[in-house]
Amino acid sequence: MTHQTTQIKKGRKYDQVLHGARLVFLEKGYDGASVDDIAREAAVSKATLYSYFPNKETLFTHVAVDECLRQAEAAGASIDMSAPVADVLLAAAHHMLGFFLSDFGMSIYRICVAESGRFPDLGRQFYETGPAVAQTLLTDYLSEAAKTGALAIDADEIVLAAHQFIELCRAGLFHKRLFFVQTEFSKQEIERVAQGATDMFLARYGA
Amino acid sequence: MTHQTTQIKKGRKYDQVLHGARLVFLEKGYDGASVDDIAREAAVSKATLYSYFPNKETLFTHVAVDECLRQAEAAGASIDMSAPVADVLLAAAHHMLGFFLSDFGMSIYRICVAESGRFPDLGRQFYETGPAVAQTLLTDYLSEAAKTGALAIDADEIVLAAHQFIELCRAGLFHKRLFFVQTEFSKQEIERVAQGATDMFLARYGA
DNA sequence: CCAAAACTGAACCGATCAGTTTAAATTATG
DNA sequence: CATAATTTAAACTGATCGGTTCAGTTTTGG
Repeated sequence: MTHQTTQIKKGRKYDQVLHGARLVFLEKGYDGASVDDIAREAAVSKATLYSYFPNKETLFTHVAVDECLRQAEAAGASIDMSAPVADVLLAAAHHMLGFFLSDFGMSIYRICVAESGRFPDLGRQFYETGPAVAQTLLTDYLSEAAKTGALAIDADEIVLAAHQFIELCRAGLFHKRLFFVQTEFSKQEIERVAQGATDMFLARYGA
Repeated sequence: MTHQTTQIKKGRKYDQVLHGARLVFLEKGYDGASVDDIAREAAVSKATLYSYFPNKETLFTHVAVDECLRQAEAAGASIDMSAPVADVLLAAAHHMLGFFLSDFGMSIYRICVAESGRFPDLGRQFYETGPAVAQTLLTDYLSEAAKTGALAIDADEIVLAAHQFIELCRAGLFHKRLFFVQTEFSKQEIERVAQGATDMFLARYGA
C-alpha cells in the first residue's frame, strides 16, 4: 500500500470509495451493505465518503451504472460482422452466457432486480446501459445481415428477433444458477445451449 | 367480520397471520416489510404472530412456498393435449406471459431473486415449485407430441426445447416490466411475442 | 514553507426494527 | 359459570444503521 500516483477525479479518494462500494454492494446487496462496511473496505472515513456522495442511494446508483457501462463496453468488442452468420451468433451466445452465469453478472442482476422496486430509476438505467445495449448491438447486426441476404428477417421483425435470441441464450441454465439449483456448468452444457440458441434462430430466420 | 366458522390450524388466527404476511411481503419485499406492518395488516398482535412463527424468516419462507405451490397448481389446468400443437403452444405462451407480466408474478419473482442470496433454500424451493413445474408439464407434452409425430424432437432434445420455449415467451417484455422500462402492455404486443415464440419453436421442431 | 483543502476518527443523533415481557382482556370449553 | 387457553396492547430491550458534527491531522500546491 505504498503511495503510487493514482490520478484523482475530485478528491484524492473518490476512486477508492467507488471501488470499495462496488465490492461491498456486489457481495452483500444494498441493504446488506452498511455505509460503515463500505467506508472500512474503501479505507476511508465515513465523513469522506459523505463528502463525495450525499447519501447511500446515490452511491449505489453510481456503482451500478458504472458497472453496466463497463460491461456494455466489453460486449461491443466481441461481435465481428465479417464472419459467417452462424459463427457470429454462436460467439455472441457464448459471450452472453459467460456474462449471465458469472458471479458478477449474477450479483448485478440480483441487486438490480431487488432494488428496482425501491429505485425505479436504477432499474431503468440498468436496463438501458445493460440489456438494451446488447439488444441494440444485435439488432444492428441482424439488420445488416438481413440487408445482405445472409438472414431472412423482415424489417419489422428484427427487434423481436434480437430479443428472442438473447432469451434463448438463457435456456435452462440462467434460472438454475439464479436460484441456486445448480452453481457450476460444464463446457458441454454451455455449448449445448449456445448451439441450441443458434440452431433455433437459424431455423426460423436463416436464409 | 362476523364469526364465520373458519377451520383453524393451530390457534384461531394462524390463517390471518399468513394472509397478512402474504400481502405485506408481496408489496414491500422482505426487508421492506416490518413485523409490525404484518401484524397490523393481519389484525393480530405481534405477540400472537410470534406464538405461531419463531421468527421473521420462517414466516417469510412459509408465505413464499405457499405461493409457489398455489401457482403451480393453477398452471396445470391450462394445457390441453388434444388440441393442435400450434394452438396448445400458443395458449401455453399466453398463459405464461400472463403470469410473467402480472403484478403477482413480478412481486414473487423479484422477492425470490432478491432473497435467494440470503436464503438459498428459498431460491431452490421457488424454482422447484415454480419454473420447474411448468418445465415438467411442457416436457411431458412435448414428449407426447414427439411420439405421435406432431413434432420432430429427438428424445434428448426435449428438455432443452421446453426451456427454450419458456424463455422465448419472455422475449422483450419481461425484462422491460421487471426494470420498469414499460409497465403496461397492449394485447397486440403480448400476442406478437406469444405468436413469435410459437412460430420460432415450430420452425425448429415442427414436423 | 505555509495556507488551504482534504481527510480522519470517533462520538453522537434519531429512527427503525426484531423480538420479549407483562398484566389485563377475551374467548373457548366442559 | 368457572377454568384454561388464547389474544391483546403497549412498553421495553438491544442492536443496527444512515447521516452529522467537529476538533485535529495529513496532504497538496503555490
